[in-house]
Amino acid sequence: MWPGNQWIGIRGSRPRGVFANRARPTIAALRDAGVPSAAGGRGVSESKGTSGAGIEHGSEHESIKRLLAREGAGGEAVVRGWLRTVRHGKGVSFLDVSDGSCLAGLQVVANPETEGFEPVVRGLATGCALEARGSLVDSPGQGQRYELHATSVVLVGDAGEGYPLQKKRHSFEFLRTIAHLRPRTNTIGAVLRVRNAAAMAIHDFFQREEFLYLHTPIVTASDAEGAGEMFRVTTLPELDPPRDESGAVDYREDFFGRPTFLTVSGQLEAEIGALALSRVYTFGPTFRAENSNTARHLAEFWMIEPEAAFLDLAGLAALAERFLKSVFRDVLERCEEDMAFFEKRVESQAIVRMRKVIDEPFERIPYREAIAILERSGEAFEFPVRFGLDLQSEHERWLTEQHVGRPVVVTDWPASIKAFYMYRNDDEETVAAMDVLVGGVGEIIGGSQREHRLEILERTIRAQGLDPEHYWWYLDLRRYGSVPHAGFGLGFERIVQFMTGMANIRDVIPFPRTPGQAEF
RNA sequence: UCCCCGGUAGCUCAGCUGGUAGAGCAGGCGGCUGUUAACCGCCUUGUCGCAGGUUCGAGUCCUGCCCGGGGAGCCA
Repeated sequence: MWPGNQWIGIRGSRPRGVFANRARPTIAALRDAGVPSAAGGRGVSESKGTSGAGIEHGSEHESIKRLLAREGAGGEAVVRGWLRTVRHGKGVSFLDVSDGSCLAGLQVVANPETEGFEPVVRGLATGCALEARGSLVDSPGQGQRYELHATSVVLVGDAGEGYPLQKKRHSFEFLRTIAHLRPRTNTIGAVLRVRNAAAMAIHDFFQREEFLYLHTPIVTASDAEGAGEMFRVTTLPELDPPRDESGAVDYREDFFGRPTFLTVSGQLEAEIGALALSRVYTFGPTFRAENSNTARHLAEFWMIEPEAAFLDLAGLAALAERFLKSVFRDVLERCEEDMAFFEKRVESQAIVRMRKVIDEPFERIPYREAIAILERSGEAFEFPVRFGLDLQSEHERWLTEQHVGRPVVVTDWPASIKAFYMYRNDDEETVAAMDVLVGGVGEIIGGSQREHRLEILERTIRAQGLDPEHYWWYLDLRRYGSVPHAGFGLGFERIVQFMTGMANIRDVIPFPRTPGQAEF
């Protein structure tokens, strides 16, 4: 965050000296030494012919996913990837090669006829990068449709000693300490493919519904809704920053001439977009400097926030329902193999839960009614149920799992526990807010119709001890062509968690940031 | 931030009421096999998180700190 960006160095707590025991040769050094560069990839011209091993980078190449999707066996094939395991027999070696294009790897079969058999294949170890050429044939073995009978195997990048990933189950906790290698595991690889598919499904949905993708700012001067601690962005010197008359740090001297932060929400800006373009959505990084250490929180996460003009709470709930159904349906369809893996190995209910959201109509229950239902449920809840109190996770889950048995939208919450920008209902006591509850996790989406009436919004801002001056442009939107509008927000990682059944949110983002952790 | 649990070989862990460490996997060597978490035999590997303390003696007990996990709060 500081401008000088001095290199901090590697702390003592750094996990398992992955680089500690050997110098890292540069790409250039490797090239000089005649070693083909796996990472070179500047294009065909540079790598063509330079590889002593005969590898042509940048040439057309079929992923394992495509190879496995071939209509039938027969024909030449090239596999490029990383070795998961190797099994050596007397006159035969079996290499499980994976390239991340799909969960399955391809079994490469090598024998003494294979070029590179003695010098390369017999010395292969888990983790090395290789290229194998040969013919794709029907596999006589169990567990795979095709295999590659190799005519040649070339070592592209050796794995050296101490490669931490083994052909056995590792704890997610351990994998987090090697986040630079964990995408090579089945589970994290599957997570990242599902994550990718989900992101694309989200864009598809909104584009289909004529929402514009709006890029809201990362750096902001406004503390959107008082939503927790924010990260400060500054270029002032760490030591001896400029001071004002009162001795406080003088942010007039700072880069933006005022205190600035990383965004905690793009909602207020999304409203600007909605009141011009009718329907917009944001999908970007969001930051919270809360010291929360749980399986459901990150300091840096991705949030999705649609906002639409001429939309009321009922319309918003309908949008949220279409959204979840569409995204889940797409992911199940596009990630069949990965989802089957999660169901089998990670969370047996993963697909069932998604199906429930896709197939069942969502129930709508006003908060007031939800409280009444909970009160007469006879359940011994740990936390109290009373009008004016927020619903706890146990309440949410009982409502959706036990009482209704399908997703529930709880609407019209007490104003006292909701944010200033929510539309004040006629009863003066509640606001047009909603929470979408689903089985297994509870709240997955929160949103509201926004207060579009200037006087009421100003009054609420003051009542909550906020300064209307700070919201001048937000209030301007209510002065000039204000219309009813509504939007919701959801954490991207939370729905990836829901879909995959992964227990810890740190395992559904490639590079998790949590208090005390920003390695990688 | 609070509560609970944990930090022992590269990884996953065992080590009871204190007597200076062990298994499986990985790795090395050999064997065997169209194998697929392959199998069989032999072998190597530890500042027992860090710093103090109690004790003849501490992985084991005590204190502090660091780190991780689970739960809570906050939330997405």
